[in-house]
Amino acid sequence: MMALERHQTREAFPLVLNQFDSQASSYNDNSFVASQWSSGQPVTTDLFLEMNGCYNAMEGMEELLPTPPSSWHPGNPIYEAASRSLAPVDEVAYMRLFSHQQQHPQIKEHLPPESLSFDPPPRAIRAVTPDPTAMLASRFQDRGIITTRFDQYNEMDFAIHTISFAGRYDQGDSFPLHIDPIGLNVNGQLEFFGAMKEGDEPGFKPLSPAASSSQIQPLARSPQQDAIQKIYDYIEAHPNDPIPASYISRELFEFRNGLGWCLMGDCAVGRAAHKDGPLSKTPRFWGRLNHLYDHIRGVHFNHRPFQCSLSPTCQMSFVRKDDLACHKFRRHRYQRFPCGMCDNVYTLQDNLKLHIQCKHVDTLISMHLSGVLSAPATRVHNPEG
DNA sequence: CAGCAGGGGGCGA
DNA sequence: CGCCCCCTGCTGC
Repeated sequence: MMALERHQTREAFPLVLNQFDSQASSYNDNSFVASQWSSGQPVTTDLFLEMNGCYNAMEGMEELLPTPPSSWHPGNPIYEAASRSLAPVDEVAYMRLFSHQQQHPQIKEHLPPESLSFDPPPRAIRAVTPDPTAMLASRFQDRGIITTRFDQYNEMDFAIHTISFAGRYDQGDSFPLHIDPIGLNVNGQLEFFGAMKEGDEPGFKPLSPAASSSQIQPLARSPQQDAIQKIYDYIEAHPNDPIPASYISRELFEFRNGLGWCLMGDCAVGRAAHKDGPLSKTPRFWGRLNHLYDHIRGVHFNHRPFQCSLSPTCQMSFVRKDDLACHKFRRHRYQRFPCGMCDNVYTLQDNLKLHIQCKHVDTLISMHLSGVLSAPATRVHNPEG
């Protein structure tokens, strides 16, 4: 194999795409290989996975194809997407990967299950705590007659990503009914993909910003990815502001007939499990949109813009304003005493009483005489007023 | 006890 | 609809 830079291969040699077969040794029905050919021999070969309309490039397959196939042609959208992916990228990183692939050629086989019990294949990825395969197993272990198995592909020491698939097998079947990519291991950090929403065909929607990293660049970004990226951009630009509801777009949740549910991450997995059959995880519903927004802000983005400033040693921050208020009261015994007759607010009740005696004594007397006097309002929480 | 998160009333644009 | 505020229950330490 010639060591060419990517832009050289792209310019010099034609791109050929062939769909990977669906035999037991293949990856899956939605995978295909993009190769660039010179004199009948491929010079670069990339594996692509089509996932719910997104094409993820899994770089560096060393396996050479016997003959240039012709099932994909220029003009085909997948061809175009793959062709764009072969545009020049980080040449240094690519050459490192290229040389690594030459020294350590790898191709993974699809291993059909030997039994219906969950039995993950041996894995050789870098140490991850907790083990992502075990975490995936715990999410899908109760599927009734459908057995879930996690097959690991494209494990590369150099790089960067390992994708976990949940294949579903019927009783006695050796081959999966279908395969959902549901997890992604990026640099040892496990990310999950939401599986599907109601009405979707089996597939997945990438949910993590990791999926849009430069190392795993989906060739066609999903609307959900765009929405998530937009929120991350907002958080970066406004770290001290809560995520506006207008940023939490319909790609991230559904709200129908007075009930809403989250389409992100674990929630979407639970939703999909609920739809598919026996519950492995109960989906959560929300009756009010603002609580759903709070959930997405806190659980899926962990954005905590409300920081406690009452003590230099207190580093607590909160997703919600009222949680910060509660914290201030409970931890710091901090509260505010607003005057019911003007806008002044005091941190000590004595100061409030003093203020009322000095500034509002006339009002107090008239209220007392008219019989409408009541105690000044005091607020327990709500220190922000 | 403290943090977290959902329920619900209310207000204003 | 978006937001604020308060209430409440759960959970982990």
